[in-house]
Amino acid sequence: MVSQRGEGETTTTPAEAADKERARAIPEAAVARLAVYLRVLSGMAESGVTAVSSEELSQAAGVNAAKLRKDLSYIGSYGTRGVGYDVEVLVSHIERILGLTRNHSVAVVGIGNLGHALANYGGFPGRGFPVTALFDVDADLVGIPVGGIPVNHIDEITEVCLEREVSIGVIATPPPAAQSVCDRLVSAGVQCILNFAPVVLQVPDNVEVRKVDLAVEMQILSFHVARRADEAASVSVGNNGLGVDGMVIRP
Amino acid sequence: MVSQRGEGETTTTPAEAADKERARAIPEAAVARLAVYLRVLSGMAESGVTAVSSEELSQAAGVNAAKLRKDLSYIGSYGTRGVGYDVEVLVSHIERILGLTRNHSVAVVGIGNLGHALANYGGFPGRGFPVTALFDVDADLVGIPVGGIPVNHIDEITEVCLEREVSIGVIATPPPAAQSVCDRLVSAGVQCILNFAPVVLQVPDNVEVRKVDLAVEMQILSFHVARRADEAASVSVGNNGLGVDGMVIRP
DNA sequence: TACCGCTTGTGAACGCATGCACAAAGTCGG
DNA sequence: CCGACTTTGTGCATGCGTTCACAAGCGGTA
Ligand SMILES: NC(=O)c1ccc[n+]([C@@H]2O[C@H](COP(=O)([O-])OP(=O)(O)OC[C@H]3O[C@@H](n4cnc5c(N)ncnc54)[C@H](O)[C@@H]3O)[C@@H](O)[C@H]2O)c1
Ligand SMILES: NC(=O)c1ccc[n+]([C@@H]2O[C@H](COP(=O)([O-])OP(=O)(O)OC[C@H]3O[C@@H](n4cnc5c(N)ncnc54)[C@H](O)[C@@H]3O)[C@@H](O)[C@H]2O)c1
Repeated sequence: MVSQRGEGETTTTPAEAADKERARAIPEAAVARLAVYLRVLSGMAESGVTAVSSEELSQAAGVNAAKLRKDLSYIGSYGTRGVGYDVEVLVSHIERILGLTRNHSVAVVGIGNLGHALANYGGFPGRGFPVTALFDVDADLVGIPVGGIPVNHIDEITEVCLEREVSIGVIATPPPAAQSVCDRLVSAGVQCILNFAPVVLQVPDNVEVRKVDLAVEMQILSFHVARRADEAASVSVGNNGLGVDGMVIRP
Repeated sequence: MVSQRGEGETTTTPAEAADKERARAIPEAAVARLAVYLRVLSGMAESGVTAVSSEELSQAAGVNAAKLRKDLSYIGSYGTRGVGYDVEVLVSHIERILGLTRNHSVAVVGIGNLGHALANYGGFPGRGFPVTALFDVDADLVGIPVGGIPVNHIDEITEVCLEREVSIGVIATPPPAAQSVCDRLVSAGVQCILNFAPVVLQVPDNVEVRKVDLAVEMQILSFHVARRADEAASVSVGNNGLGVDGMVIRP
């Protein structure tokens, strides 16, 4: 497959257009890894590293080298055969694909245990995600600054979100309040939601939700210990451990 | 592929053995969803609901009904055709598969913003994950109870973890300390790690790591807004959206 | 008992993601 | 300028996960 450039059918520059077209086709799983590569690459850049091979980068990112190259190929061919990748170049292209060329203003709703931690966290602004608004229903919290930002009352959510052009809403309220908060964020024009409440949110098609469910994470870990314990038990009983589909190996 | 029953090669009861064998074959993605079904079912049980159909449950869990049934089929056939599932029965079987029949003691390392939130969170003990140990390197924190548990110094990690039979270690330290903390947890016999630090951890094969990376989550959201914006732009410019590999059209 | 309508459980097809293996494309030393 | 060596980019095969569609099975009803 030859990448055809210079067809000049669009009004944007050819390079940009190519990137935008590609973005459509990137697998979700690859996007998540690109974000990891970006972090690793940023670290390398700060340490003065200017070039990196797929082998090195894949090691640092904890993935297979072939997968890394495939992932990078989704965003274009920016490596030099026989040499590797230029760190700066890769950083800027990944940032462009991930939409990090502009800042994404974040609002946190529910300034309890978790909300406080998020508001105080310095890692978001540094990565292009400034926290610009905090909301809570508790009158005692309203007005008090957390991490430098004063807490607004939840009823002001629409005006404040519009005014500060919030693009990502973080839900850190108790579960019963989550859906209602979500609805209010959506009607305030927020199209991206990060949800910490253990609740399945209903949203319109044009809104993207990602959930972080710590209890689920722990249960997955629990499953793996249980499985391991079972395997150990089976082996000690004399099970030979051949797969369920029992293919015989070795011709 | 026929599931073979009654071979009677193990010493455990047939039902248990069947479950254990199945656990091996459950796709990772399905395990995560089973945890969600469990939460929804627990909620239903508390509300007095005793029976549920795959359609209802799938709606509540935010998934496709066919997928839900497939997921449940991985753990066995506990439904009644023409009727649905008994809530209690499903709950107990999912709990068994996920290894929730016993408690999993949790240790949190790094009692800063996030560590405090985790230690104070009431949702874990209630779901079979009691937090039994807290660690930090900061001498000012050591001895102070957080969420009812006194903070231990990180140097005591091995003894305390062994003594309290910690099975899950949560890393909430700054990134530079994460790998060293991880190593210490591993040498203390902890086989499951939940990592909040934006770092790729190196661990032996017998240790399971899951990471929660909020910056990555936000970047994925950012990608989606960017993609949507691009699509809108393409349409408004009149681009017909043919892919990069697109055949050239021309009458 | 025989039939009917409903819901489960699952075989089979499909589509996406992963990993392999190698040609293409570059660098570097002579 | 050439040939040896290195590393990328990707076609292809394989495996996993999702979705569809329907036979099997159960409860209710006449
Ligand atoms: N703290 C953790 O470590 C942790 C871990 C996993 C999940 N979670 C989840 O995160 C969420 C928050 O946890 P938390 O420990 O911070 O709880 P919390 O009770 O400490 O804080 C909740 C905050 O939300 C506010 N609130 C309640 N209703 C609201 C509404 N309608 N609008 C705006 N604000 C509202 C409350 O006033 C309170 O300040 C919960 O859903 C919890 O299940 C928390
Ligand atoms: N706070 C958040 O909302 C948030 C969000 C995303 C990611 N994170 C990540 O979670 C981690 C913790 O964040 P935080 O905001 O709680 O940081 P923090 O600085 O508030 O707390 C870190 C704690 O770890 C302790 N610590 C440092 N070195 C240690 C060591 N070797 N052993 C034991 N304890 C040690 C410190 O004393 C401090 O109490 C960081 O890696 C951060 O990137 C936090």
